[in-house]
Amino acid sequence: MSLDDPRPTRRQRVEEKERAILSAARRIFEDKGYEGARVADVALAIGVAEGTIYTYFPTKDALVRAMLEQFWEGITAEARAATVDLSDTFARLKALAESHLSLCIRNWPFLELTTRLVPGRSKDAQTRSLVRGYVAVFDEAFATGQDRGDLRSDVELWVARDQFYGALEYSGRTLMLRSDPDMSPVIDALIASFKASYGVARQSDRLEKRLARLEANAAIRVISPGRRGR
Amino acid sequence: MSLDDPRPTRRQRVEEKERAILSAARRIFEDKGYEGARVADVALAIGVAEGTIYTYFPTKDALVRAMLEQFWEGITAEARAATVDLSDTFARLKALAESHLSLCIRNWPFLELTTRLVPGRSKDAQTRSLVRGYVAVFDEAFATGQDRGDLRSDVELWVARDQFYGALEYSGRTLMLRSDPDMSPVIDALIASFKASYGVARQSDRLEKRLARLEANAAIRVISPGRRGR
DNA sequence: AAATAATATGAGTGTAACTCAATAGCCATC
DNA sequence: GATGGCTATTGAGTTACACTCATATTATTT
Repeated sequence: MSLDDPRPTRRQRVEEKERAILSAARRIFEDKGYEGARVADVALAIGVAEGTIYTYFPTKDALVRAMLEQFWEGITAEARAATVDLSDTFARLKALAESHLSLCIRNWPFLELTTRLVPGRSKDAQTRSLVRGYVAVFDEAFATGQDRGDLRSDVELWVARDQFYGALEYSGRTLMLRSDPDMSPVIDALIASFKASYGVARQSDRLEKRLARLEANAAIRVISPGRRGR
Repeated sequence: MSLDDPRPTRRQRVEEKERAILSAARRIFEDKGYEGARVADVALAIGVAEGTIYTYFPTKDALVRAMLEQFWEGITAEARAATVDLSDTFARLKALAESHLSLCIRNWPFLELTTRLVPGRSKDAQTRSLVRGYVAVFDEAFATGQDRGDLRSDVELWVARDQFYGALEYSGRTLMLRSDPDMSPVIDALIASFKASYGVARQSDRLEKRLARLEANAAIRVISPGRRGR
């Protein structure tokens, strides 16, 4: 068989059908949710028998998992693109927060499917792996910020990460229920928090030192301070 | 029928059975999760027929909802108890954070059931009502802090609330996967964030005042400031 | 005790995930 | 181009559960 044979190979045909299944599943699960979507719907949508789906994915769960893997990969690329050409640490974090919050609002059904796929403590690790690549974008931005000296080094990465994504996801859920989903108060509050508690070289620290020096100096000159204030 | 009739009234018997069902459901759903728990299990556990359950609760969902209502009521009382005898705003928020994080770790299955009960955008409002009383404890603490002047008044309550519970829930999930669930880094980071970005009478303000006093002082005594250091 | 009302029962129904024996399509070899 | 083996597809059948309902049981009133 020549390399530029126009006929698809068996492997290619299989992959083509797998893509078709996943693409149909994506539409249907987004629309109807896990319970509402039936495997038979997916089969019908691409004109194959229900059994065919099961030759590609052993269970409904596996189908959803594969679909979500694709989803998170795409989203990861989006998050990377949002941060890649920004050099300032807090600008990157802000861009990432905006990207994530808008993702939450636009793609809520997929986030819900992701958590629904985790029925218990045991499977948690599996689902984490779904989003591992995605949260790595934050991890990189944060770690880079620490290396540059923009962020405190004594902060545990996972604490900051959970604060970041936890706040955004909750806020996303709230915003979705509103008629005017204005993201800015959320973003501003989060970035301000991060600046204030994780940023280094804080103004207040520098002021504190200068002040302590001055006060020590003043103590020499002032004989009897008495009651200063009231 | 006399008031102290030892025989339970019909109403009492019904309520007693309802409690029995809910209590069995609680054990079983905590243990096996929504999918894993069967309505027949609950019936078996208290020795009634499956149909009996359905005379008390129209659907499996309604049963879980009733169970979760009880759960959140109890938890709300716990959260209130944790904060009631604390007067300092940040001490209250800290106690609440500790209470909530330990709740997440101890009762994860119930939190999961709570979110699982929300299959789509439409039902979100319903689930919010489940936890409305619970989050009101935070709202009260925060609003009181604002009234007292401990917290900035220009902060939107819901933004702070989502930041608070979002961070804690995400961290709870992370901590649960660890062998050493040490809550303190999470709590400390969160409270530090809140102090830094929502607290008023911020350190920089106080520093500003001390500086102004010193400068006023220095201006009187120092004839020729010239080069002070070196 | 009989009549009436409230509860409880469990066999039966519907639905949707999943199975598997039978079938159809593809490709290499003769 | 016929044959045989291999892979992919099919859809009727199985299973598991949530839920229903006609009937039975128990409690209350007359």
